[in-house]
Amino acid sequence: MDPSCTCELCELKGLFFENLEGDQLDMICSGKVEKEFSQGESIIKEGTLIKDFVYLKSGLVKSFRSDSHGKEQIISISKPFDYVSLLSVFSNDHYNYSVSALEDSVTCNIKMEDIRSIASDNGNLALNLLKRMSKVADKIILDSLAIRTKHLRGRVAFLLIYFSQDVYLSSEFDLPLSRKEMAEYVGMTTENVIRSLSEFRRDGILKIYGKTIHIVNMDTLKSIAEFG
Amino acid sequence: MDPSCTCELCELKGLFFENLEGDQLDMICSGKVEKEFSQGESIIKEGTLIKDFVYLKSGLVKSFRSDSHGKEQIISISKPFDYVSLLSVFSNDHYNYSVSALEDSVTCNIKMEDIRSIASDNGNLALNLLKRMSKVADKIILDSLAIRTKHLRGRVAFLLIYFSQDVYLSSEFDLPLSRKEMAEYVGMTTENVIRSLSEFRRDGILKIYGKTIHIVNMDTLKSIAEFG
DNA sequence: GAAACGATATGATAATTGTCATAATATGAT
DNA sequence: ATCATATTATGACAATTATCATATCGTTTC
Repeated sequence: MDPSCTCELCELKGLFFENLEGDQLDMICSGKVEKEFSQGESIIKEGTLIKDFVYLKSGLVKSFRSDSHGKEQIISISKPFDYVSLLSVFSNDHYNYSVSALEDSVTCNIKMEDIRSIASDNGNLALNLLKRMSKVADKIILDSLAIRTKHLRGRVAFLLIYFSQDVYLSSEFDLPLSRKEMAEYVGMTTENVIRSLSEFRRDGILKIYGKTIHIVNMDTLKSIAEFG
Repeated sequence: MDPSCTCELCELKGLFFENLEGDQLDMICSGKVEKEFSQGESIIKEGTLIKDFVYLKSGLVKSFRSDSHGKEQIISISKPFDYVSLLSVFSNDHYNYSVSALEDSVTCNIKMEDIRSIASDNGNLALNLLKRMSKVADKIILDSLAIRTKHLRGRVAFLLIYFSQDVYLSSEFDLPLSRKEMAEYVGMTTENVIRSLSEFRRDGILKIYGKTIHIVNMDTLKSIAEFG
């Protein structure tokens, strides 16, 4: 918990609250709670009552769900600017999804009733929320369709490229997911994810040191992700 | 186009506009355009400029997208109360998806600028939109996860049960999708969808007369959808 | 340090799905 | 009505993926 956290200085203020003034901003700021989570900790539990509107200030999280056979399915992986509670907060009483921290993370939590009460007075805030949710939903749906068209190797390549280009901005990075979690995200078995990684290593596309991945041949990896 | 269509009498008014009064309601009503589409007609084209907020008054539509190899993927099938343009309308200039009519359909189109201008004055309308979009996004995401866990036969069973229980409320109905479209929705090949249907017929679960499906053994079909 | 456990890794084999060929039926256009 | 075309249908075979067995490595626990 950062005691110096003030909404006025928050770099994420513009995400939702840029057009809030005086009383409304005060209401959000005095009511907000910042929470820290270590890697692996649970942030939101599926089935739980929705009390807060949550967004991510820093870190990396996964949203997931248990299927009817008890297996977990990862729905999305999100960085600060693209995580907004989850979509169900405006239509449901209980979370449809769980969220947990893939890296040490900080969230800012605001009571749903405060958000609702302010949004009903301030249409611009509400439009801003609509815009954000719309973006998040679009990303989840488009990514899931993109993954669906690919074979195993393409799915794994897609994931590696995402981490390299969208999250860590480097060709070398530590995977924030276990092989099992990668499998839960791309919808395949753990064994086959491992096999794909091994193949990429044998083909000289990657170097792998445990969780550390070094993408040696990005062009080939990209063409595999496109379908090769 | 129904000349007698008036917002005051519209049964879908409560969907978004229940808390609109005088001027704002007039603005929507005088600006709205009702459009009719015959079965198979295109309602929205991917890549097109978003001008209108569109909702479905009657009929049945599919939302879909072309993947990188030109194949179409069906994202969702929607009835009047669960279709709300598509999610991207508040975050994008251009449609990410196409929409076309599976049955004769009627839409009500309202200019995006009118929606935005009213929502910025009227937070309750905006909250209503948030609620609707949240529901639509949730449904798409949860359905897609549900389908992902199933094998071919389970996916086809899932679709048939959807039509029977959510759309036509009968154990006998005319499929609004071709076998090819069913395949585009469940993410499998046309041949395999056909094979599943034939198997269900051979096993006495269905009777099939072209597009007409009669579900004879709903219990077995449900257990296949669950994973049998 | 040893034991126990989970994660990573690989191979053999089975199950599932896709591809290609082919044919019958239905649909629409002239 | 007839032809052209798309849809539905089925089979044989190939490709892809899952399952199961087993082994190694690393971490945690005692």
